[in-house]
Amino acid sequence: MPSDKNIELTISDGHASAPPKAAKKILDVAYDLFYRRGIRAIGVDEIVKRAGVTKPSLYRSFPSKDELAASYLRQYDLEYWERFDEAVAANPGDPRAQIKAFLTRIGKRTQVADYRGCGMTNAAVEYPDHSHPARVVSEANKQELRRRLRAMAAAMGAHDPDTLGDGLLLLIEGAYISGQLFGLGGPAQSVARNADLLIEASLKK
Amino acid sequence: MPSDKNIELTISDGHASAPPKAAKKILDVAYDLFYRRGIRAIGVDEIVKRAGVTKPSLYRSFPSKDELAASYLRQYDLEYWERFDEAVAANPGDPRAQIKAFLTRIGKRTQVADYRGCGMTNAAVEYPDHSHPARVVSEANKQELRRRLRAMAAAMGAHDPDTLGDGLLLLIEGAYISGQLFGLGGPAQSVARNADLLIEASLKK
DNA sequence: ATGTATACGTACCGATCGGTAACATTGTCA
DNA sequence: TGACAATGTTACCGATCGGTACGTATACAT
Repeated sequence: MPSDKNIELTISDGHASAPPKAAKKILDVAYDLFYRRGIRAIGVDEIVKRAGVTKPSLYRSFPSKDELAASYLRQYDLEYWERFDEAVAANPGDPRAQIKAFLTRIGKRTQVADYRGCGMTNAAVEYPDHSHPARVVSEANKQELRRRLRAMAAAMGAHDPDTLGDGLLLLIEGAYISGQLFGLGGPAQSVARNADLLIEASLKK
Repeated sequence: MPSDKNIELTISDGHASAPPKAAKKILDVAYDLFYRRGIRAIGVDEIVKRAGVTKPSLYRSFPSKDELAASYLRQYDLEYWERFDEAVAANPGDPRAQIKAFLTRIGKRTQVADYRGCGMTNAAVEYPDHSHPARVVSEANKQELRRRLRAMAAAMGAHDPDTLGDGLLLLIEGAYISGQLFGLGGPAQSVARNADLLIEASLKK
């Protein structure tokens, strides 16, 4: 079983000088480059160069570039739900406020120069093939997002929770994309306002 | 001046047998491959092979692959506004119905297997660099879309036309993306319904 | 028939792509 | 000290990338 080729990000144990694993440096650099400039646009040579390691090191920790891309997205997934759960935890028992907090945060993130949208969404655009390792991770992330949004719409007491949940997802994806298409002052800055209008119109009267 | 390297799609003049220009065949094939599988994913070799021409023929009609990609998007732009104007012309003087018709059409198009979203949006994701020839075309298309949607929101008598116009753009972009992320039965099928809810909630009372 | 211009094909370029073989060096722990 | 695992080094692979030098074929006008 080749399970020792998986990546475990062991946290520094504080004990003496634990040599920072090559795998972590590689994944960190790949994360940054893949997200900012796209997966197809980045070659493995640039990754190892910027990480200060060599190519064999990369292929000892990751079976292929495609799997490295999938690992990047798995890391992205973790941080994504961290941010999501922060917005949820900040507004306990109030799904409408939770959504508003999450979307306000997205709206703000889109209003910076060179905003690059959602790494999951971008990866799916880069790899139309549903069997690509990176796309598998991306699709699972989006399915989970849809599930949560529909559940929250139901908890809000929406007249048609699935439609509202899907509507919120459309607004979110639209914000990711238009955030990187238009620069500052683009449509994405209004995502929270529009979502709230849509929610208001979707609640049981 | 190298203006003779531009592309003019001369329509068959009906006069005798006008040899179907190589440039047209190349652009047709490139259009299909770039849209379905992505620009970065397709090499010029595959384009010329499928078009039944040779590489020098491509580079006689197009100065570079990047410019061929831009030409593909210019063609896409033409057809995009044709579809848009059809929805407008079908509902004269009724911007709300025009939007609804356009979004219903988008919603339907998303509900086919292997739907690939909007070629403009996808190109912008593939090329984050704002100076890339393909991205320039893409951004201009989106700016025009935003302009039209805001104008239509104003014509509907929206309380805040810019916000509603931008909200509609977010829903549209969300439909393009989620249409290719989720297969059949995805959130994009509800884009027209959600747009109508948003419009209803945004009109002056 | 011959000149001229345009369209096309063969063959090739250097660079980069993702990926690997074989071996040397290092640090850790027993 | 010895053993082991991780990383480094150098050099390489075949394939594909975007792009081009250069010769050839065809059409038309004179």
